[in-house]
Amino acid sequence: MDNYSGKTCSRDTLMHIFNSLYSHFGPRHWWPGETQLEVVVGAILTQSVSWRNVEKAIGNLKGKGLLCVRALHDVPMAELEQAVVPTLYFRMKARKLKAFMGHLVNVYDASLDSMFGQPLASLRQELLSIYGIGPETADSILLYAGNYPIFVVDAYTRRIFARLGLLAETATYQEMQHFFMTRLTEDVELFNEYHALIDALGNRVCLARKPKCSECPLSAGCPSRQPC
DNA sequence: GCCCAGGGGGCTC
DNA sequence: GAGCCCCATGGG
Repeated sequence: MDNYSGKTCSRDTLMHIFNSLYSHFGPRHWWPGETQLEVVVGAILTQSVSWRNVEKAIGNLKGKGLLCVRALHDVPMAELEQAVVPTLYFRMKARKLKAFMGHLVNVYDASLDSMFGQPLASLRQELLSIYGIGPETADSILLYAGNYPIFVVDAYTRRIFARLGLLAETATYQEMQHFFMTRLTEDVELFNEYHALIDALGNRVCLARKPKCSECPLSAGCPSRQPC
């Protein structure tokens, strides 16, 4: 059973929310990365940090010619740490990038195409076994770099849908993901855009110092009538 | 100057 | 398995 706050929620309700967000924000063209590897690197670096800082770090990596699997695998740790300083916990982030690249080199001969040739369920388990890859990072990699049909949820998803009375504040990652995936049609484009739109809304109303409910495209349907 | 943050690991109980 | 602390910077 879903961990939501008792209010029924149909596919139509979720699609109505999606359409409202899409009308307001337009297509988000996610993920903001030029290559599959850039998406993977971004997914790891964006943990607990805003995208602006990730862009600085990816710029540093590009500037040093490090944005390829072999280079990231071979570069000295200290140099990698220096490049990702803007992304918070830079020593941890460098370790995580090294762990992922080590796995890619050892298991897939550095080929992301080979990795993304694996079935979704087993690849997800495999990714979760790599140091530094938790559920959200694994699913971001699978959806946005691998084009697998898996719905990515995050803290914004919980905050926004709890505010709407559709999810419990205490919903776990798995419960939130189940909530969406059992209601929505399995569709990579829809999953891609939906998460990106939740992010856009989250950035607008969850991070604002003094959020105004009237600026939220969902305000008319917000039962709490309070800022998200 | 203070507070908090889009996540994950590791430890304790 | 839940709860807590750690990582360590930058922006509001």
